[in-house]
Formats: sequence, structure tokens, C-alpha cells
Amino acid sequence: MTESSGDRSAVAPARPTLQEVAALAGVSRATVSRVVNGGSGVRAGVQAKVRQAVDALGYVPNPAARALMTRRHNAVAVVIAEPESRVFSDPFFARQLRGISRELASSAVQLVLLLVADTGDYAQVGSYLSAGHVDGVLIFSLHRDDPLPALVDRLGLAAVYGGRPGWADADSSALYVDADNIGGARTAVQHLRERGRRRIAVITGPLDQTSAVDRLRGYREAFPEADPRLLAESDFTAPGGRRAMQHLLARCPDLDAVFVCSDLMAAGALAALRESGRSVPEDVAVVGFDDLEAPELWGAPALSTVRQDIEGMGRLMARLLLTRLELSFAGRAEEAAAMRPVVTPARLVVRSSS
Amino acid sequence: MTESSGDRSAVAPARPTLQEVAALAGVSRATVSRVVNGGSGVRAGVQAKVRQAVDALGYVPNPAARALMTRRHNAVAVVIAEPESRVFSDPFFARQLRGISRELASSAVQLVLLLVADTGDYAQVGSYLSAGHVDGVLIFSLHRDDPLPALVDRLGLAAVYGGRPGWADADSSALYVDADNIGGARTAVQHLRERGRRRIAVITGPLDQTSAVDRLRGYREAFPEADPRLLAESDFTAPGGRRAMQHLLARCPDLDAVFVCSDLMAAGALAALRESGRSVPEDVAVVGFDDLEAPELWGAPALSTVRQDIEGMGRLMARLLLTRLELSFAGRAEEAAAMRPVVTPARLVVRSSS
DNA sequence: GTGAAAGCGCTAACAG
DNA sequence: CTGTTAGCGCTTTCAC
Repeated sequence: MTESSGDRSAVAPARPTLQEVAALAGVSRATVSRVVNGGSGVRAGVQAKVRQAVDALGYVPNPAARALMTRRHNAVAVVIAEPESRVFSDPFFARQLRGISRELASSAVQLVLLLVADTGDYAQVGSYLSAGHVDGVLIFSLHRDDPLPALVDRLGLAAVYGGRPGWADADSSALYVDADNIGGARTAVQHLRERGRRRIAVITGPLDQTSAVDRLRGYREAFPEADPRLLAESDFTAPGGRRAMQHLLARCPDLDAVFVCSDLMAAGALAALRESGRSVPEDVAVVGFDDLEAPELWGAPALSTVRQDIEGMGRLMARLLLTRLELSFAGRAEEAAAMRPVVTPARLVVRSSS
Repeated sequence: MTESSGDRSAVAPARPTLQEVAALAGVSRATVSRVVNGGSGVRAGVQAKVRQAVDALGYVPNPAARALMTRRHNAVAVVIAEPESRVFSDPFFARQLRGISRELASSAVQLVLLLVADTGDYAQVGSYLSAGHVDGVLIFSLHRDDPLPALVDRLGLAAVYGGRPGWADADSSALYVDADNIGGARTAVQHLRERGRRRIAVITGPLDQTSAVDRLRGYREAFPEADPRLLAESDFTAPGGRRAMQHLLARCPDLDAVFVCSDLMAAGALAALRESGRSVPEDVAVVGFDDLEAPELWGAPALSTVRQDIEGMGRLMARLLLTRLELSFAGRAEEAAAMRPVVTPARLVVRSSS
């Protein structure tokens, strides 16, 4: 009964184990383990023998067994707190994901993308994280009152946020990467004023997200006397931007500029302006935010926008998480806790729409 | 030394184990395990006690330990054999992924999206799969000579392909879900002929993919006498479609229709036609393929296209994989091997571009 | 330097 | 029905 387990090998050709490599190389399991994990403290000759056996057998360590022992998974999760439909239709996420993926690839850490169903229910994500499949998590597009941060905290999972979380005041230990939303927005609106625009509308993102709030704040700093009817809240999508623009035009037909807080919404706004027979920038100047340079934005007059280095922010998030993981695994908890958020610059790029 | 392990609890609050639950409930580990896994064969009273202990302690099973024992991971990988840039810019993948994700969600199986670096090197993906992190894999957008199928085969991983793999002849056991590309393309081109078009060009996808080859074949079946100069091979991207259209117009200025083998390319083609001063459908009729209904395709004349149920295909792929996994885990290998590929219908949707 | 032994947390036979 | 016993494949003290 001890040796009769070659049964399901029909379906999966029974991977070799450390044991078998050890037997073939004529050493102990411990030695093989050492070699496989870098080989420090093992004589060169023995190392060679072991490596040969590993290759001969095509041995690959079993990550489940390894994780059981080391409590590390070499995997991090990415959670985007938006329905998947948005995740895949907004190039912003794609770019950030690319940055993350590139950074992780260079560390042999696996990225696990956790998709959230349209209902916004986190049951799946929560249980995945609770199970402890991953060492840490990157969290995007957090809305106010999101339950995720509490969960992550309770689990003691290392986390880095994309965009400042709402509760992150100066003394919080939350780690995040954010663009200078306030500064970027302020510059954009100042630019419109300098161009002589006087009725500058704004289309914001959902105001339960700090990025949207901050960009609105920048607008207000640059244009404190703004008529409140010049403001429309939207949702960071192109159709949303179109609707918001339609509302603004209905309410304030005399507006002469609009600052749209994302390029995707700006694409929608441009469509609405075109449909209303207005020309850009003659009748209405437009400035976006993000600098997506996406094919979706073709054809329209080239969009002035506030550029942020999205892919770079992704890389940075990944790097921060990896560093924090490294530190806390090495037991250097204070250093890990001492890490600070990073705010990256956002600068205006003037093209033909303004 | 035996009991001094509450050390890194500073970083992660030491999850409770089966052992502790058992102790609290006053039963054995085996009993707790039974309850946690459905509880069949355990008296109701005992079950209640155990459940209570589980809740009290906030116990969550350790998946690494479980996988070590069961050899199941309750996770499947999705590999899209394209650089991530394309994965995120092509709504086709998003839709399919959504279908997959929905289907898996209802089975508590986790989806792990494996991103491929732009260089197209599979080192990362290969080692992830080799390590045996997942029970099966869904593979998309395979090109000829792709090394993945061989790897998957060697590992004995269950796989379902999105789109018929090139080597999948009738007797192969490869499982896939594909649309009726030939039929859809044939119908599209027949429609153009019936509308009186005589110089019908075609813009194909990369001809090392069966979907591209099949659509071209449908075109040829419906238009066998086509001038070879009416064919342009492209790459399933919008900019690619634009370039292809420009070439076609340069080569055959008298063309009066174009069948574009994907909506994304069609968006590019429409842009090129507009730029050349031609009107659609008066000068040139256009039919696409996919029916993306994406915001990217706004503004242009509504695109006639060949509709395929992309999300449904995704669901189907997931379902097939889950079934095959279930069967082979239950030891019903013949039934698993007897499963057949599925080809879903593709039908023409006529709008104003043709 | 290398090996022996102990277990990570769980499930699966097998007794009872 | 429930408990006991054996590991799954790996890392990691601790001796030698």
C-alpha cells in the first residue's frame, strides 16, 4: 500500500519530488533544498551533481509545500474596486497594470488580478485574500466606505494603494502612490484663464474618490469665483462625460471652456460638443486629465491634458510593495512601517483643444 | 523552543489552525475537516459546535496545506498569447474575460490572469504553469508555432483554447470554443455582393492565426474570383486597420467595398476612408467582424458587422474546463477525453456602413 | 559542509 | 458517526 500511488499519473505525469532528486544525486533532501534555493553553503562539486539530477528529472519545486513551510507565496494580488467592465474599458488601468506587471516580472513575483463582479460585491475577493494566497495586495480606485482596507488591515496583509485613500492623513501608515492631482488641475485651469476664458466648466469624477475631489479642489483654487452651475459630477467614463457635457451645455450655453477630469470623459465631452455644433477650441476650449494617447481619442482635435506617468506609477507601487514585503520578512518591521507615500508630478501638455 | 513561535505575529496575526478549532470544539481534527468540507457524515449537533468554533476563531483553511493534500488548487490560469498592450486595448479580450470570470465566480474557482511581456517570451508563464499553481488553463489568441500547447500537454494540464488551434484536426483531443468564422465571413461577403459591390477588398488578421485564416477562407468562398491585390494582411488593431486601408486605397483606388476581419481594424479602416475623402457606404461599403459595440466605434457610420457572442464564448470555455476538471478528478478519464470542441454561430448584423 | 529529524496545516484511509 | 494514524513535499534547526 505504501508504493501504489502511480494511479492518476495518466492525467498528470507525477512530478518528481525533492526525495527523488536526492536519491539520484546521492545526497540528502536537505542538500538538494539548499542547492535549489541558491546553494549557499554547499560545495561546488555537490552542487553540480544536484543540478544535474534536477535537470535530468525536470524537477520543479512544489509551491504549495514551499508556501506551507515559508509562509511566502511570491504572489501579489491586484484589486481594482470597479466592475470589470470598467477595468477593461479604461486604458488608465491597463497602463498601470502594465507598469506593475513589468516591475513584478523582474522579481519573479506573480501578479494575480482579482476581478470584481459588476455588483461590487467583494465576497470572492475577500475570501481569496483571507485564505492567504498572496503576500500583499495592490488596491486601486478605492471609493469612500470601501470595506477592503479594513479587511486588509485585519489580515495584516501588506498593501499599497493607487491613489490616496480617503482616510489617509499625515500620520497614517497607509502606503500609496498618487499623482499631484490638485497641482495638475490648478495648472490646467490657470492655463484656461490665461487664454482668456471666463466661463470655465468642470466635469469631475465620482466625488467619493480622492482623485476626483482633489482635481475639483485644484479647479476651485484656480477659479474660486466659479458659478456652481458650471460643475457636473460624472463617473470617469466616456459616455458619462458626454452626458455631463450635455447637461452643462443645457444649463450654461454660454460656457467657453471645460476642464474635464479624465481623458476618457473628455472624449465623451468632445463628442457632445461636436453634436451641439460647437467648435473646439474656438467656441469651447477643452483640457483633459491623464494623457492617455489612446486610439480611442483619434480624430477629435488633439486634446490638451494634464499628463501623469501612469505606467511609472504602477511600477512604483509594485516596487514599494516588494520593498515592504522584503523588509517585513526580514524582520525589519520599523523600517517597513517608516516607508512613505509617493506623490508624482502632473504637468500640463497643451495641444490644439485649448 | 517548541512553543515560541508567536514572533512574526506583529506582521501577520497568526491564523488559527484546524487543531485549534478542534480543541475549542472538543472534537478531532478530522471531524473539523469534515465539517469545513461540507459536513457530510457528521451529526448535526457536532456540526453546530464546530461551526461555532470556526466562527469564534475566524478560522479559514490554509490553501497551501489543502493543495498539498488534494492536489487541487481551485484556480485556473488565463493566458493570452499577446503582449499586454493588446490584451488591454482590445475589447474582444475584455468581453471574453468577463464571460470567464462570471462563470468561474459561480464555482468559487479563482481566475489568475497571466500577462505576457511585450517581447512574447513565455519564461514567466511557463514556469508559473510548471510549478503547478493551477488546475487548468484557458489559452487565447494562439499563433502558429506557439510553444504553449506542448508545455501544457507535457504537464498534463487541462486546457481549453479560445479559437481552434492550428494543429487541431478532427481526431485531436484538443478542446476549444470557436465562432463559425468561415460561415460568418462568407455571409458578410455575400451580402456585399448582393448589394451590388464588385471590387470587394479584405483586411485580414495575422495569417498565423486560425481565426484570421478562416475568415479569409470565408471571403474567398463567397468571392472566388477576387483580385489578389484586394487583400491586405493586418494585425487586428485599429492602427493596423488604418494602414491596411491606406495601402488598399493606394493599390486599388476603384474598390467599392471592404470586409474587415475585426471591428477594431474596421474602426481604423473607417478613419482611413474618411481621410481619403470617401464616404461610407456610398463610395465604399464596410463590414466588420465581432460586433464590439464599443465606445471607440462612436461617431463613424454605424458599422455593419458579423456578430459573435463573445462573452458567451468565454463562459462556455470556462464551463468546458470546469467540467473536464471535475471529470478527471473523479477519475472518469474517458468521459473527460470524449468532450468535444464547440463552434458557436456568427451572424451578420446589417447597419448603415453597408 | 552535510544529514537526520521535526514539522508547516491539512485530508484520507482505516479502525472502532 | 468519530478518532487515530499517516503522510502530501518542502525547509530548517540541530548534530555530526
